[in-house]
Amino acid sequence: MAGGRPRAFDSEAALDRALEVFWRQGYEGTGISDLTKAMGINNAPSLYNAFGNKEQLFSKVLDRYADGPARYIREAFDQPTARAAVEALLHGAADATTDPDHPRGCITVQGALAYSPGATSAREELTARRAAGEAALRARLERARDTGDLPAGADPEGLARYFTTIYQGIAVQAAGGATREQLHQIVDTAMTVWPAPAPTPA
Amino acid sequence: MAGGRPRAFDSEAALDRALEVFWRQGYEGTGISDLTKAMGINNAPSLYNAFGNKEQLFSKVLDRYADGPARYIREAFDQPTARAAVEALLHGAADATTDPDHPRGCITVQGALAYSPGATSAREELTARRAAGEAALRARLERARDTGDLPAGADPEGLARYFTTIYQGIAVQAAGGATREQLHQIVDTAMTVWPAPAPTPA
DNA sequence: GGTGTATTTTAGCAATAGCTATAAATTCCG
DNA sequence: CGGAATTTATAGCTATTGCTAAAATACACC
Repeated sequence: MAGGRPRAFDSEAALDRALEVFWRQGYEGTGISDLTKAMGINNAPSLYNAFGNKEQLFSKVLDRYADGPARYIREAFDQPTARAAVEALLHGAADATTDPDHPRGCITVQGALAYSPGATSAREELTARRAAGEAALRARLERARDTGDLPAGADPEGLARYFTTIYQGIAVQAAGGATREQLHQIVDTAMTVWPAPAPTPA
Repeated sequence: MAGGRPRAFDSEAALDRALEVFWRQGYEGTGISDLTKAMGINNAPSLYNAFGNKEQLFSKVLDRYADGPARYIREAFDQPTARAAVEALLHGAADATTDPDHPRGCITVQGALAYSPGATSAREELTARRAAGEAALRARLERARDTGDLPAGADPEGLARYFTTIYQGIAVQAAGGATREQLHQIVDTAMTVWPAPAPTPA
């Protein structure tokens, strides 16, 4: 078992570049040549050798997204209260979707909402990831209800769906040019639906 | 000035078919051959002769969308009160984005959120149309505030942005498979932010 | 029937899509 | 140095992309 010729590019940096391109142009709007150019890879075969085909690269890029620019999402769930978690999630989204260091919006939302039959797998993967995010939020809210952090009459599933809708709407707003301040204001408005604590029995 | 060979297809029906394809596959995911096939046109030149190029056809399709499946949007603004208008808009969106007779979601949201440089004009047109919708809602809410239908302290611009965000989030949810009932429930939750009327001075 | 006009048809353009076979290059191990 | 392993480079594959020139076709009007 031996060495072989070394990589001429940094895999992780290349994934970051690929993320930028997919983020900005979507799955179907991105060509292999766009990718190799951005990733600092001179030839298509090197890309296929390192990352598989376009679908597989897209999937790796989504993992990289979740661990990088979207890490705030998982971290938000660690907040001590459910309300703090949702606020961290949505205010984090307001910041992340308008971060000047990245394309606007959220790749999970805008990567492949509507696409040709040839991009079905990409769309399905994004749909699944959005659903997983909503399920994680629901689980967090269910836990909050079970511990009394949310009133017993609250509806974790409905709330999770509502706040996920806000999140996704924010991504669309960001893609359309909304400012960071405007998005934070939307979040403030959205949070006013938070269920009031049950009145303490006298 | 005379006749010439008659059209072999119905222009309006063809536009409806093109709308379906663009709606489901997005601008960039739709090929000319997809369009001619769906529109009942045998040859590409007939399409170009009747509708111009792909960009121009897309624009005509968006007009057709606004006058057809999305007509409820303009009609919602005619409701007597601002609250009824917003409810008509959002509950209408819940119905329209899950209508089994059409693709899921809203073509204005999912048609071209992220796209390659070659699709810039399509993306810009969709962004402009979304902004126009938000502006129309803001105008409706400003009118409501001026007539006392909304309390004087209300923020029409912020509310318009919030409800537009809900609308767009609903479109994403619908594209992801949410049911009609779930979307209506989201709307009910979203409406609870509606500003309370100013207390009548005693 | 002939003429003018608008549409359809046929055929094909240059460019790009995603992807790959083959061979040259560069490393580690012995 | 001589393999073995791995990546890079060259070249090119088939298919499709958006689009169009030129010719054939079908109508209205005279």
